[in-house]
Amino acid sequence: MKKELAKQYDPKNVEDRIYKTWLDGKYFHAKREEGKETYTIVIPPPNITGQLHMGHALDNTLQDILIRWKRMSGYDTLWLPGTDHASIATEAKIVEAMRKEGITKEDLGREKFLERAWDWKAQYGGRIVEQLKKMGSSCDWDRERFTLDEGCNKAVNEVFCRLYEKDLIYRGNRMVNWCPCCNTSISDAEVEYEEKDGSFWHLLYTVKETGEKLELATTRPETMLGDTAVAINAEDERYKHLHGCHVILPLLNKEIPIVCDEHADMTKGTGVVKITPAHDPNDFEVGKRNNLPVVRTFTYDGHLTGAEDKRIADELIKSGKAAADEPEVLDCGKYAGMTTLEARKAILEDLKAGGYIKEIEPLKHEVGTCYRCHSTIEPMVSKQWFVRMVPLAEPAIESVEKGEITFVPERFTKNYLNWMRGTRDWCISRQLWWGHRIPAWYCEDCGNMDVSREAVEKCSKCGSTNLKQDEDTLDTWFSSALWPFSTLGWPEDTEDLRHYYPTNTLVTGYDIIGFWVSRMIFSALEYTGKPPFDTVLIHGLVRDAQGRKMSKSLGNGIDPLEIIDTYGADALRFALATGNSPGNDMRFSDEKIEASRNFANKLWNANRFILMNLDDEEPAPHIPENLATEDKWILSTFNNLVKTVTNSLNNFELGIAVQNLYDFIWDVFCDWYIEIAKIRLNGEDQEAKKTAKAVLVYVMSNTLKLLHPFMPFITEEIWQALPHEGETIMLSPWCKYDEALNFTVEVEAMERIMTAIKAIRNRRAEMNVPPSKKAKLYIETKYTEDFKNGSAFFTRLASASEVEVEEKYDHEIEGAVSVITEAARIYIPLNELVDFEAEKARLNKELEAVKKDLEFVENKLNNPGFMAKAPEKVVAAQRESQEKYKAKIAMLQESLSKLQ
RNA sequence: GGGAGCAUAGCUCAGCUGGGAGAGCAUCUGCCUUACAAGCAGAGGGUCAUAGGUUCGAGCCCUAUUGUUCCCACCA
Repeated sequence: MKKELAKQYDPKNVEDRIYKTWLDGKYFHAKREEGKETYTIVIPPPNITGQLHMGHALDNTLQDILIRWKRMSGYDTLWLPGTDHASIATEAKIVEAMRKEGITKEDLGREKFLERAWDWKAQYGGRIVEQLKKMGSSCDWDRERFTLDEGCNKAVNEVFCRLYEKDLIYRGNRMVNWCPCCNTSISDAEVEYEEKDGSFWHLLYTVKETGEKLELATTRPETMLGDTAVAINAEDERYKHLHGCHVILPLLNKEIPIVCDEHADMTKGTGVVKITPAHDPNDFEVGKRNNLPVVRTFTYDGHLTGAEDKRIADELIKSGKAAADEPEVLDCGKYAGMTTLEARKAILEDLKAGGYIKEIEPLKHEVGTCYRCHSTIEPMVSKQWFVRMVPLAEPAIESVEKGEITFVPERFTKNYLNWMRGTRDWCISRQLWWGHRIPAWYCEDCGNMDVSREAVEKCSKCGSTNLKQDEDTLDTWFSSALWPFSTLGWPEDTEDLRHYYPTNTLVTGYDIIGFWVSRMIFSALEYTGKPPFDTVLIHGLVRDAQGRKMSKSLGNGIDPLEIIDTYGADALRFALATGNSPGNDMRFSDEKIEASRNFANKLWNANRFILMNLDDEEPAPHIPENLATEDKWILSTFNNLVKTVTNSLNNFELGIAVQNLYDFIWDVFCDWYIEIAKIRLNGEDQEAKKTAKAVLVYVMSNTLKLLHPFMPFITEEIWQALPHEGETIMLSPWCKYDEALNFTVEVEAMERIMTAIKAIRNRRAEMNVPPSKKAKLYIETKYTEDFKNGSAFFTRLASASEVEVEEKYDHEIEGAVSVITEAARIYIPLNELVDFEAEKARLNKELEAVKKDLEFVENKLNNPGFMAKAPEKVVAAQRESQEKYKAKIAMLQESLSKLQ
């Protein structure tokens, strides 16, 4: 048992070794134990493209704290890990890598591309998992899943087909957000708005019938080739004479109608709006209302359409295979092939040359950008798959309103409800290859579409075998939405699903409530009939020391792995848990991680001290007989700690729990109890020595348990070194609050002594008395027994050479200063160091302060309102303070009178 | 345009359902007291953004204002 331990804790010697013993012991594995209550967390699956960043570190620290605590509390716990295939992000990375080799997706073809993608996953997908292990995450790795694995694919197909059969999924030409860089549609949720500088171009279109010039403004002149109308408001007096007229579209010299539509707002600009149904979401609606043709002028990769694009589209329409709502395509002639930006320049030049521009007005406006690549989004009509949201959102709203799912903190409920209520149909198809392919097959002969869980061999309508599966894949979030149950085996009725579903706590950041949380909720309700979890614990962002978002472009990201390397995973976890309150952002700084590292070190050294004093054959932790006052005090204090920590965890106040542990371990256990215990440890009384050792071990060992969820490695290492029962702290039972350990009398006695010690120290420091100068203490108190018992404490902790305790001194103590607390007057004869004038002044000052305190409580006690309405407990506390102040005042006055 | 958060010590932040404001870091003073100098003991430092209100009592609840951050929204 007696080992030589380093003075400083070195996590590198500990963490990997301990993690391995946990894995070998299969402690993380959920065993479906009958009769035990379950507690389940599914991990927010990190992207396989990702490297562990501070967001993951925080998210997983919180989850691991919860799961370890519940596991120790006797639950059958499952923390289910896995990764996300992240279709856009991963595909972009692979395409990028291929570009360096000079090949494109098309060169390879779909099959070969997917082979590459899976290779890529095999190579990099495990990276983040290894990093999670470095954090100490106690996930059940035997149950690790991947959003694109076979089981998830089965769940995805099942869901897709069910929704299709219920007409909750449909395919159609709708306005979608097109990212010309990623070359795919994205959902509304994936569009981020950024403020950019732009201009209002005021254009002049000529009215055919009257020859007058109509002024209208636009921020996107490059769309004008696709204009199929201009709109005015029917009520607008300025333009009543133009109803039924036409304008000549500049550059194309094409005649387009003037239509009346509510979209045209009389109060804005000139009240005239150009209508481009193919490239603006509002205009698309206007077009539908007014039966306007939809003319597409952009290709899907962000260029202006040309003759070839038009030919393909025309052929499709002619062949009858295109749907009725298929848009026309324009041959943009000289602009064909230009990017939208180039086209804007060219078109503006030509408009200017033709005198069609009245003025240019600078403007700041919000422009939609792609959340992945931040290219400007082109709104575009395109044929896509959509989920009808309104019928699905309804139960999801209701479930949260009924309280089946709680958000912590509560304010995010509103956030969720707003998102859910405002959501429009979800565009789920992506023009990507890496992902779940849409389970729809088209007959090349008759154009019929079959949607099916299994591959379709034969057209259900004409029997043809000439079928082609939909080229598109599904939005990554479509499979993430099923994560809480697809990972447990759904749609199969598996043991795991029955046992661990619904899950309990979902831990995630507020930034993906819309993307993910809300979609899991409506999905779970629709397919499993149950909410996916009961609580959503929301955390904030981890920012840098200056409060900035960590980002690649700023280069201010802090790498958690580097932190683990220099400070240890426990310190990282502790730093992330400390001061963290649900839903709020936090800053991460060197100071914080150093403080955490220092705390780990403190704990390490406390243990080093205990081990130093233990014999080889030490019994397991227990509460011994013959407890001393200080033992009862520390046991009581510890007992209260159990209560506060457990309560805090129950309320998801992890930051408070960790603060309480820090204070107890450092300020209470180390700075007071260990110091006091040294008296008996260094003494001759063997029985007392044994008792002290036992209490040290008991309190330390149990405190380690409370700390274990936060700092799993160091607590395991120390716990193992101490006498213990069981093979791992991970599975040792969580401490319970025990009424029998409340020793109020001893706690009060200790507090009186500690207050006195602090007062003496304070006094000596004020007078610049070095600790090496010892002095005899004369203590005058009515608690003579307590102070006599505690006299060794004063020798050890208050530089006393010896201690004398009397109820009352009737003789004067020569050359002494007096230190007065509510319970005692302590004379310290410091002789030559004492300045009696200063002493008088100090006592007077103190007297005034206490008198003020007394006045304060007496004001309350004399206030009829307070006496009538304040709770009894509060009144009693005030009375108690009153007595204490009175006693202190009496003693101060007495000391002063002696100095006269 | 709608919604939400934040404003507390020099800095970074806690403060649970309202009962005289706390921590870490920084600063100052004194200590190598044999677990720990990544430490020990002590000190200074706050009109809890501003103005009203509710209450016996407000950092906490209500209203308004200011500053700041974020989310949502199709303003041509």
